[in-house]
Amino acid sequence: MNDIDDIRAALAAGDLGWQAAVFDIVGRIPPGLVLGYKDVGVLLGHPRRARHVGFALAALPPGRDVPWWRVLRSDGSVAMQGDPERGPEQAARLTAEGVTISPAGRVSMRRFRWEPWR
DNA sequence: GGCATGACATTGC
DNA sequence: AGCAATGCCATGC
Repeated sequence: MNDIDDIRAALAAGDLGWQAAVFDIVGRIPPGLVLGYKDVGVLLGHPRRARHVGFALAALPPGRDVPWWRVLRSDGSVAMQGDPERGPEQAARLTAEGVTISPAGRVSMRRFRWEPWR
């Protein structure tokens, strides 16, 4: 049993809302590592709800202490690349933590993906 | 209930 | 590598 199992259990029991559960998981990603939207869903016991993970993060209030920039697409690309605000910000925050981003704007999941399940 | 929407994923070209 | 077509599933109208 670990923190993640507790969160998943709380979510399943209804003690924790979907959004709160997502924030909780994301908040546990170590600096310098990343996770895919799908991965967050898997950790919560809902492998088909990658889109809803994005939904939850989109509703994240600015100023909240949640490292949303450590969540990328499954192939390592930055989701908000088209956004003039958050796109560059996400890339900057990641590189500041030591995560290298290819010229194509993608992160090597092979090297930086957080794997708490192993 | 039907239909559109969305910080996604996978597959096929 | 890039793009389009599909599949997913909670939400809101």
